[in-house]
Amino acid sequence: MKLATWNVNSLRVRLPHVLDWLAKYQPDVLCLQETKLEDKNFPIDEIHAAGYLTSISGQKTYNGVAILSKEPGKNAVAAIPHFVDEQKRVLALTFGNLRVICAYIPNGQEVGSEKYKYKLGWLQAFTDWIHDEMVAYPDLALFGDFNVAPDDRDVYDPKACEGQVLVSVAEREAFQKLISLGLSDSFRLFKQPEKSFSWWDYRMQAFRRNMGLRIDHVLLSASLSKRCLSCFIDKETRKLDRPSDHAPVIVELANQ
DNA sequence: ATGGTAGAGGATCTA
Repeated sequence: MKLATWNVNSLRVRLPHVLDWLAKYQPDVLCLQETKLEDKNFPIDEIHAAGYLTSISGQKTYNGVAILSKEPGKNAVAAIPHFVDEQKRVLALTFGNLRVICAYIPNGQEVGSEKYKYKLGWLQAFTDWIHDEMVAYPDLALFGDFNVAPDDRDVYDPKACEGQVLVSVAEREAFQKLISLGLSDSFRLFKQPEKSFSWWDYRMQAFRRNMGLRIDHVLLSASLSKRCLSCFIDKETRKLDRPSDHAPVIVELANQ
């Protein structure tokens, strides 16, 4: 079973890339972030034609998440319970015993800003929710743009980025609290190339210079970690015309 | 000193 996550930074712009990518990789599940579309504008027909069902939680201009899947999911949840948030950032869906969660964690903009405080509060509420989800669903896979580079290995220049947003101690601690629920960073279950990143700024020719961060992750519960066969970042997508600034991350799970 | 690019929407805001 193949599952993936991709921050597409506007599905309207990126739909051709997404359709090509689905045709090439044929994942069972693809989690999308930053669709930036109201649900009524979601390109359901085009995605159906590609052989995928859609589950969506969108809004205009910012945010928006979706799960594309070959099989129908159930038990959809599109908000963190007991947490007031106008921003559409989460979507959970169950396939058989597998609980899939698609998340777009806040960026935080700048350390100490209001958006940064929102990010840390959001992560606390999110972690509490994931705890409960893991109790209900032992086979849980969490996909998304976490907007946190967990380790200095995940940063193109750790010294230059030290203390900055996406890298700061508080953000990394929040990420580790999430991991401490019993999740594994699937990418680090395997030997990986040095300087592997999932996001490169559009500015300063960052991709050409590999000035990136690894902020898109697939986190797996213990039962799924045992079944995980591979995890890789498809940075080829970043070389396309009008690319997303993020690359997809793909995991393969052995069948039970 | 605070660039630079992309997307949305139609001036800035977000990333």
